[in-house]
Amino acid sequence: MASSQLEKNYNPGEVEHRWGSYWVEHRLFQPDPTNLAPSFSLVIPPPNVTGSLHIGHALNTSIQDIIVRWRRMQGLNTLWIPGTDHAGIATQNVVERQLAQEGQSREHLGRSAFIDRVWKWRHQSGDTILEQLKQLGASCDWSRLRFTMDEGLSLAVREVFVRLYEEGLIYRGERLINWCPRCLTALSDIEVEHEPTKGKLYHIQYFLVNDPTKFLMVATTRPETVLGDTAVAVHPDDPRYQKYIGQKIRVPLTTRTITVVADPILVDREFGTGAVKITPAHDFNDFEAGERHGLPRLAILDFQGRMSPMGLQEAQADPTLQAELNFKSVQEARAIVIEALERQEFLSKVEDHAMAIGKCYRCKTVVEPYLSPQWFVKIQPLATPAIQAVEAGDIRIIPDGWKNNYLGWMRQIKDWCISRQIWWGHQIPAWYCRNCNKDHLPKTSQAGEAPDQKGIHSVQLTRSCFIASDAQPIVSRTPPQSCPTCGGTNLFQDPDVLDTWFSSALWPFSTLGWPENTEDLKTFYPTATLVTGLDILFFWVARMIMMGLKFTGKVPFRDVYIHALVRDAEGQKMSKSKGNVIDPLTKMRQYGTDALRFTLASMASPGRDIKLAEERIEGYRNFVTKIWNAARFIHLYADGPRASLAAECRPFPDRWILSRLNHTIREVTKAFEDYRFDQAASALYQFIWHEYCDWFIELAKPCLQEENHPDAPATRQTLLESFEIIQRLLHPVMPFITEEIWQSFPHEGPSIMTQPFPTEKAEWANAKAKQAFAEAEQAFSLLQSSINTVRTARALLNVSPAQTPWVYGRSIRDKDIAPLTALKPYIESLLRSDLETSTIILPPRTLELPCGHFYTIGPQVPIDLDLNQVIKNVQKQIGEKEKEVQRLQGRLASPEFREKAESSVIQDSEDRRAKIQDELDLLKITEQQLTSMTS
RNA sequence: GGGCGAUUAGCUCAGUGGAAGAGCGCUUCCUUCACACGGAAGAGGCCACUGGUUCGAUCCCAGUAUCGCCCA
Repeated sequence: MASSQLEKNYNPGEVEHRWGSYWVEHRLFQPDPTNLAPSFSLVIPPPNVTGSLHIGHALNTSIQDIIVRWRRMQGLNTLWIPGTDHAGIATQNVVERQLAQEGQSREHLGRSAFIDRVWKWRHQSGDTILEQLKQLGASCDWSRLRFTMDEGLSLAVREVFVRLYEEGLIYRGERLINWCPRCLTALSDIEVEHEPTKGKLYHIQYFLVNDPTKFLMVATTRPETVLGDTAVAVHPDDPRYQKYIGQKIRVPLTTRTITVVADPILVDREFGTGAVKITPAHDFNDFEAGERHGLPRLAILDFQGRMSPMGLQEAQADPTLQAELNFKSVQEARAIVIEALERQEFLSKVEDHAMAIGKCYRCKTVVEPYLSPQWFVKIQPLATPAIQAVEAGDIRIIPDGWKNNYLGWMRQIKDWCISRQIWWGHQIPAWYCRNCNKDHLPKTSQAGEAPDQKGIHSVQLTRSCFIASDAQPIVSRTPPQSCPTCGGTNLFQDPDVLDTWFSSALWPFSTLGWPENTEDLKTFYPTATLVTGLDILFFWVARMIMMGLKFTGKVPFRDVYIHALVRDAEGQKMSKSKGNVIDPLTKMRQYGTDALRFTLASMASPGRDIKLAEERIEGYRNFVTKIWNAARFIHLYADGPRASLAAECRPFPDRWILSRLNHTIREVTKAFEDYRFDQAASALYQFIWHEYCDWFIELAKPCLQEENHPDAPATRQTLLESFEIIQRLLHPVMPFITEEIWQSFPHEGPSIMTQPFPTEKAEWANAKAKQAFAEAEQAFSLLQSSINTVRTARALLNVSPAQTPWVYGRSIRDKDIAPLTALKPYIESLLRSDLETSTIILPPRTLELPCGHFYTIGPQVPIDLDLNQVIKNVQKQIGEKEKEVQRLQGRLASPEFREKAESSVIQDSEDRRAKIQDELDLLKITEQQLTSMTS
């Protein structure tokens, strides 16, 4: 028998493994070079090589795979490029930790040995996450796997760097940048996370030079930076302080004097004392204020975030204090400075103060603003077209709400610091001639440098931030042989590497072979859709748009779909430290990958975070099982003659299910087009479970199970045909079980994944079919209400079908009983009772319960049955209907409503009132009958 | 501090200017041969609050409260 083809229980693990390998072996994920249809391509947001699959990846990948499988089935020339990102700081940290365990360090190893070591690690375990994506079913073209440090992609990086440099869009300069004193590297603005912290506001007295009895009270959150002050600012319009502007004051704990300046931008009169100290070397706002007033920058912290002896000396700090402070951390220094301020009576008040503190997004160390020469991208010329592309709609951001977020950020974007003082990454293609830059190269004793511990000297030599900002770089695609200025050959390459996001910014075209004008680039660029989380909208998406427009002249993608963040059931962000992570691989093993994918799709409502509770996955696992069992059922009855009739000639249940199927095809397609995966999922769930399984299969049973039933060939055809379509409709969301089921039935072609995505068949969309479908839907509605009415009555009476072998149906209004009679066999089989229809007289003790508009139905009940529950139920319904009628009556009686409402609304209300009134009348008759039966 | 979003059934969430919906959970009944990861029936909601616009507001507008996110 055919049913033997499917096991009793669905075994997801085995099925997934089998089809997963099959798809790859048959190269079904690769675009067909003979396919002349329009292309449809995606690039995967490259996960870090250090990563392993978390639930966010699972969501991101599932959504992309749904889109890609759907478009591939639609016949488009589809390509989804996979790959990984070298993730500079993160990867370097991983390997450095390994070295530390071995008592080693990268400085001891040296640059080239260290990089070899990272590559070795990357080859060993860098592809873990890719294997996990495969398990999820991701239909990427694995033969086109890319890595941001591949030769081709590195070439693209150098090309972009050099071109931007030549156009003046990349420059090197000394700026205040975010510096992680643990990673010992610069960070871009967005690599700093701001965390609310309870800090303190210190009120410090700055005494006038001319009149040491008077002082200016300055409020600050960072008292240790007092030593680096080069001015104090007040608001020019502040009457309290106008007299001080231009006066000299003394910096506490030093012998230096500085000037009071007027600055309306920096100073908020309401905040603190209204007087602000300016430390241009250690605060971004102060840096800008310093520029405005031409103030010197006095750096008192070194690159490890420690008090610098040279800086302290330059600051003319009290010598005893200097000795105490040298090489102290910020925390230590703060305590010492506060103590000194207190002792010398400079400190007058300390208040609690809520503030935000910047931390390194990789290692959570407090970030220091640090003055150093770095490489920057001049961003404005790149940002302008990237803003226009989104404004003009060349790129759509979905959901639309994030568009303003993007535009807002882009409009206030600052130059992008792209140099990182680490080793793992794309080394900056710039060289320096030792001869021409004698005075600008790293010296062995830099300001603030510690005694040589932890290999500090060598650290310094490996960071371009110790190369003076006016050194002359030679920027070149390939290593230059000699210096173009002096012809000397003593050159060395800038030791820094580029921000990881610099290479990922090129991802949509570098993966396709740019700067070569490859066939892939011509065919698949621009890509169609980028699917990503909000957290990297700025890091990545914005930069891809800028770089794509700049270097290809085209947008890198037409749509950006931003999906939600997955949280735990309580709405908490998942994190390892909280221990609330839901591991997708575990869930896939427990419930099957299709169930997890369906769950994620069903929860992907736009603009809302996903709170993932395990019960949801379990619920959809049950759905998978339901589908499996439906397939087993169909196998049981698949054998036998089949007749493919025109839609309007098929039996009633067939016409109805085809109508519903058409409806579902439209709904799912529309939902996919709109990126409404939640709506697609719920349409599929509702249709498959509550229409196909609950009703169609039940209605089809009698003719399938009865030998030689006249409708059997037609219904068998509909059953199989529609189920096959269902598999294709469901395939993008649940690739594994649909493949397994599809393959278990007779089929053509190697895989369901290359079959066409369902569309409404022409022969089901012609006028005759539409008419037949509309009638079938109407008949079904009568059927359903008949069945429900009797079932409810039975439940209330607590009687089994055996106790009510007869059910009587009657037409009330017109004498036309035909529609109900036509449903006789279906009603009988679903109710497991005989149906007797009548126009007038019913046997005694027959319940006449209204169903549909003009009909009643009900079983004949035994004498001794208690009818009270049924009466109560009818009375409850009467109550509801009466309220409804009153409401409608009230509305219809209002002259204003009559006058102002749309005529269709008035008509609807009238029709509805009439219908409910009819139902109400019937219910009242029923109530009387029931009451008389009890008495 | 600025911007954005949310507030609908016990929970998680759809939704619409004119009849309050789903899934899960809950209650009752049922192991009848696709499925107990199942079937059947059912309970449960002043759609956050206060005003306004409207013939009519859960939906539009303003404000309030609570929560969340982003930016400073």
